[in-house]
Amino acid sequence: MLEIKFIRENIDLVRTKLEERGDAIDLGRFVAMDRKRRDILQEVETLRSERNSVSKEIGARKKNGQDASDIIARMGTVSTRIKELDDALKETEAQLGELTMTIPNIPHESVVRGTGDDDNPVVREWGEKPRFDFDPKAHWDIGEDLNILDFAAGAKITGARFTLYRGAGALLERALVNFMLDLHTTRHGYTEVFTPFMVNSDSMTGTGQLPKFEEDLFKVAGTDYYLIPTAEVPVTNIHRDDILDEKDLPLSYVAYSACFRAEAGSYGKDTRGLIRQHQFNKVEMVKFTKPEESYDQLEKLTANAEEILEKLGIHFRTVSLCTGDLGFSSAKTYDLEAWMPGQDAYREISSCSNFEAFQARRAGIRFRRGESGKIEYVHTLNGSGLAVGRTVVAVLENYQQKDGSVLIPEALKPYMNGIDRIARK
RNA sequence: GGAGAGAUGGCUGAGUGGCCGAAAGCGAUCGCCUGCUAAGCGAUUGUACGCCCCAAAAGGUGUACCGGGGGUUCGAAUCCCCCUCUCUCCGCCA
Repeated sequence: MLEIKFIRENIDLVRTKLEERGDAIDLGRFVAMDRKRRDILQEVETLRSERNSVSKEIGARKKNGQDASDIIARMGTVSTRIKELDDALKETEAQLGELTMTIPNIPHESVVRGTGDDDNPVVREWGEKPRFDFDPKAHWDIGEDLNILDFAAGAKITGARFTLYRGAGALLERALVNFMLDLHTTRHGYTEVFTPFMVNSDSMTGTGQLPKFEEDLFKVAGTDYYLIPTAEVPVTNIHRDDILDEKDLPLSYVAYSACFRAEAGSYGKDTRGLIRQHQFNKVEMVKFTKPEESYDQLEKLTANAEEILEKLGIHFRTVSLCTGDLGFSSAKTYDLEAWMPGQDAYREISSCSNFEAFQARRAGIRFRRGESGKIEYVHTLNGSGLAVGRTVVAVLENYQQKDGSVLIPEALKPYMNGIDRIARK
């Protein structure tokens, strides 16, 4: 959410920036609603002020045994009018709020203009594509041949886009989770948290999933609860409506969670394999920072995610999303794309974003400056560190051998109970 | 699932219709005092929104907020209704 005052005072800038994102928002309607709200507010507050002072006089008169019936009658009509205006105000504020909630964030000045992922500049590459003296297989074939991924069982138990991991496959998933968490907590200074996997609608609104993206979520029938699409939601909402101490910033959290996404609108896309699942595991990093240091922290957070891939020895590139490819809440995003030989493609494995104060405003997350005592919104950031299922894909496809087995990356061996190669039994 | 108790400012805790944005204490900040520390004295100590002023900040002013929502009343922290959460006991349960 952008600050209403900011939109009001920078209407042309906002319009231009939203056009760069490819978003058509009716800012004329915003201006009209905002004007209407303030007009009503002024009138109702004037009446309330009158009522307050007259009510005091009524009290004073009654105390002295004087008659007050004349002004009581007059205030009766004033109160009726206040009630009418209150209703109108509530209606207007609800509409204005709804409109404001659907306006996306403004891209940072360093974000290049573009319309889609073809325009995303590559800012870094690490490693190189592995060479195979055979035709590398896709992970779904590797996984099924090794009997560690069972897509049919997942489909039977639940449905499409659910997968059963078995034996060394299940262990690999768990090993990656622990490897990532350990690196971020012991080397990168993150505090591990473990959160609920369902959250209420206030939390979803705070991070921007609601009200605009409800169709992407799974809702628990008969409740106000939703399955989280990412740990970003519960972790960011840890501090909803908090006023933090400046000396505690930046706060850095890391959380493992299962993630649930409805994937509405992606029918027919990535239907095979682990790439696009309704349920997947992710290790997520979240930071709360002072405004002036959030972009430094974005670089650090991105580097923290990159280090996982480096330690695993997986070739990747880092792209900076252009204005047209940026997510709703984000001011700037780096995507890490891991090389997947079985698919002959780079695939997104992490997304690291600075939301600036966009989420903090929605969620009421602020901090007090030590010097001035002033209260300001924090900046929130998050990034996958990493998407675990896709990391399994990357390991299987990059470390596959001619005989169909898969070597375990050196960094992962301490987590694999002595297994250094997954082979067909 | 059943029965009961509770939710007030950074914290503790008073407050059953007007004098309450809210006593008192604690904490915090600033100042004074004191060889240092401790103690003591004084002042300050919420947030949001609107309007005025303004380049901006500061300032002035109004309104709202005592878990959330609705109602009664000229007037609600206080009375009534609904909801949420917390705690205690019983039942059930991984």
